[in-house]
Amino acid sequence: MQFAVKLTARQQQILDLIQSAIARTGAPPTRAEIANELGFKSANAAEEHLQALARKGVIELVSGTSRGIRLKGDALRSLNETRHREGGQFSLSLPGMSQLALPLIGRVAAGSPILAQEHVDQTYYVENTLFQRQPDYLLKVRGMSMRDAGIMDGDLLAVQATKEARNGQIVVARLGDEVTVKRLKRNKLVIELHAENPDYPTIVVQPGEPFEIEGLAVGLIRNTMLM
Amino acid sequence: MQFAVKLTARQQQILDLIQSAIARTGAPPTRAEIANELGFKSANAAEEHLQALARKGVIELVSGTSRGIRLKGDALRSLNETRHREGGQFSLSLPGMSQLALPLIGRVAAGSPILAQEHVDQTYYVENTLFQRQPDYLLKVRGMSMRDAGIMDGDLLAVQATKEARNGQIVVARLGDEVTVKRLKRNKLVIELHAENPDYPTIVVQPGEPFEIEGLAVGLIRNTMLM
DNA sequence: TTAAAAACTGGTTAAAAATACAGGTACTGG
DNA sequence: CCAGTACCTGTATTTTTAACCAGTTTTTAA
Repeated sequence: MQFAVKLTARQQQILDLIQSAIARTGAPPTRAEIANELGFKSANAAEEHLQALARKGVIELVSGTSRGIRLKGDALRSLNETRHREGGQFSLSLPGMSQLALPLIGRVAAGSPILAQEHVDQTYYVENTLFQRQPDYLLKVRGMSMRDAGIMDGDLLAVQATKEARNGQIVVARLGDEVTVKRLKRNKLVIELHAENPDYPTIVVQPGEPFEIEGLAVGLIRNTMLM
Repeated sequence: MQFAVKLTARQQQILDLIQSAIARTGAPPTRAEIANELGFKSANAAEEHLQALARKGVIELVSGTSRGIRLKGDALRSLNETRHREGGQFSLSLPGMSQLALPLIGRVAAGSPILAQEHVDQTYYVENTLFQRQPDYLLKVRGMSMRDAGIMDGDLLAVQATKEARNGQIVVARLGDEVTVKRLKRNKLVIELHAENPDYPTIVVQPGEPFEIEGLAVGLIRNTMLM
């Protein structure tokens, strides 16, 4: 029987981060990357955590090499389990794996969450580096309200499920029961959703009205070009 | 596997080395390490091999990151098989996907064939059922001449390399040295190439003029939507 | 047979990354 | 209460690394 090495909560967090970085990118993180992900202002904080983990025998530090972090024993084993487990249905994140499973969302029923199972028509596999930010699903666009932004009826909008969006970005928004794709403009408290087609009105959301950003448009796929 | 990407013996050797480095150390090698292991006196030799592998879509190079080499497609799969054989417990089974290797063509130099090696920036893998007809390459669109068809500057047009196109379809055409994307209209002997933007003129090809259909637009990918 | 591509040498430069040092705060076991 | 440890900022320095440029030789394919 081995020693159950006791890690502090923070150290466990660091270890998890290393494992997830390897699973995601195929290589261990740098000190700066760790610091960045956990919000440290100094890479030295990461360095000290790594040394603590090394002292406890969970990892090994290869001196003088970039990304020279090696998982040892249990930590390595649990990485492989993670790999196995995450190979499930939706986001398939394997070591350096460049494939992304994107469920195609057809019509969103009023009131129900976008990623509800019943909305999924099928799943496409694309490379995760295809888009600048990693999308979570494809949304089939209805109507021509974003025509002048080059988003046409039937296009598949690659959407990252996030509530964070900057001014001027194209978002998937929910207004009460309705889900819509528009360009976001924010002025202090007033939120405007602009169509990119003069035939469609701009929606002004007053404070207090039911409104939520469901996702950010990160890309687009058109598979209906033939006539 | 559908697409057997053809590697030179040396390139295969480099790829093997990358795989073995990952299996051994847990991280991809640096240029210097590759050069060292293979006896190159300059790291640049390794760099060039890596770029060749990236162009062929076997790996992906993450710019500005140390050890930023990611295996793609088959290369990754065979690494995992290795892991499986060596490590025991870890097995990887992906949903039976047929992947398509699509070279991304950036700028086409005047007079040279589209699929010339020097035009290939990188290779993306997508599912072959994503588009209705199977594309052969992605062409990066320049300019706004097809704006009203929803094809914007910077978009990646999925093109099937064929000379067969029906009236009204969007084609990649070559007029002498120039390669252009337009909508095809044929009237008896006169061929017209219509821009989808009133600011751009329609090109009328007289019989005898140098003209060729290089391919048919079967789909579109936009990966630059964020601001 | 000739031009292009592959496969290198050799060097440079800027950025990325490791790592050390000098602090500071908060908690924890004795 | 006090030392030790965990946890962090901030700065600095050196090494590692990516990435570019200018060449040369060999191989390959029109």
